[in-house]
Amino acid sequence: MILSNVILGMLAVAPMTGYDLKKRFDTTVAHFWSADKAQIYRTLARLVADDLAVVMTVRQDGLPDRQEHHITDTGRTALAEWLLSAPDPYRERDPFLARVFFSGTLEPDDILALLWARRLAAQSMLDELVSQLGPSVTPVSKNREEYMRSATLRNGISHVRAELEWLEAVEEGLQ
Amino acid sequence: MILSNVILGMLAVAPMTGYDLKKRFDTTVAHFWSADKAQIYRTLARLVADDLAVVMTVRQDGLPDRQEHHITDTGRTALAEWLLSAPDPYRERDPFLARVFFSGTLEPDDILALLWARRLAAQSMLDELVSQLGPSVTPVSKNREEYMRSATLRNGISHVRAELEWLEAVEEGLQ
DNA sequence: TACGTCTAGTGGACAAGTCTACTAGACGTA
DNA sequence: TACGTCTAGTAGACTTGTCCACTAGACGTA
Repeated sequence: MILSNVILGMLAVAPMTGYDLKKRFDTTVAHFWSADKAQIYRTLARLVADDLAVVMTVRQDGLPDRQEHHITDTGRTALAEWLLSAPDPYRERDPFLARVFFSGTLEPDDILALLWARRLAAQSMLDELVSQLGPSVTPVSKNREEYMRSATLRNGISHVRAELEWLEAVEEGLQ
Repeated sequence: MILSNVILGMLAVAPMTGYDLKKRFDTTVAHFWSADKAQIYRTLARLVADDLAVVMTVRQDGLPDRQEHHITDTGRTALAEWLLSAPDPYRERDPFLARVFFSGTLEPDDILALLWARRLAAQSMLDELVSQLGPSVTPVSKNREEYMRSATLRNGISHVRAELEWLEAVEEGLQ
């Protein structure tokens, strides 16, 4: 499962609660993965059952206890194995393309509206990715970990730009 | 559900059996959607239960009976509603980016191997998409339906090209 | 003749992902 | 004072998607 590996990857950086993880999924890794709360907690339970993580309950005053999940040595091994394992198949599922595929029977105006809505979504996604990347001039390979993390953002940006260019070409062809 | 709408879209072109649909999912629409056999048959059953399709059993000699599924008027209405409904959120789940995000702790050679494997996959995907599109010089808007269908292929091609360019840039940055 | 493939479909288990509702104290604001 | 939000987590139903096994006749090939 990919989710459990992503969680292991986060725990490898710092011990976290399910709550902490959920926040990461909604922010720093949102551009390539998402996860429901219930799913996160279930997966954490399985990591513990498989000895890939251990829980430490931390008392806090004024706040609920934290169930801190720490990665184990077995966990780190599993993470490294995943990173080096055979690549996942190059497959995509794109609900938008599904609509486009069958949109040929619609009125031309409706097709344009479909494309226009997509353009808006893509543009706002682009803005968000760019702002997440920050103004940093492609941080040099001084810090390799940060370089790879920001590479995933640049990947998203490249794809959104490709989408916008494609939209323009399709619209033009429709005229 | 998107799958049921994709199936409706196919049935709108011609009546089909689950078997026929499975072949389409493995070929013409494979670049944006896929579906398991069991899933297709289950979904067909639900379309019939919801009066979006009806079954006609066609005897054949020498071959098993065909359970031909025909779209109903209600089905056509549902399909059109879906095509015009609010756009799906722009979200992506990318297992490869998940690896890249956590790959910063690997040895440089292992990172390059990860990127290289991706490049191979992307390149062969590109070849496949290009050959599927055929040599046709972007068919004019004489046939709008065909234009929209081929647009989805061109979308895939744009994205794969963006991926290849990104890979080059990341590799270069790693040197 | 035996095996493999194509046609067409059924059945069941299971994994992954989504959604909604609930507890409960601390804190902030209208 | 009442409501909303943040913190942290639990519980359960449900939908989607994947995998594997099985039936069964027709046809082709080694």
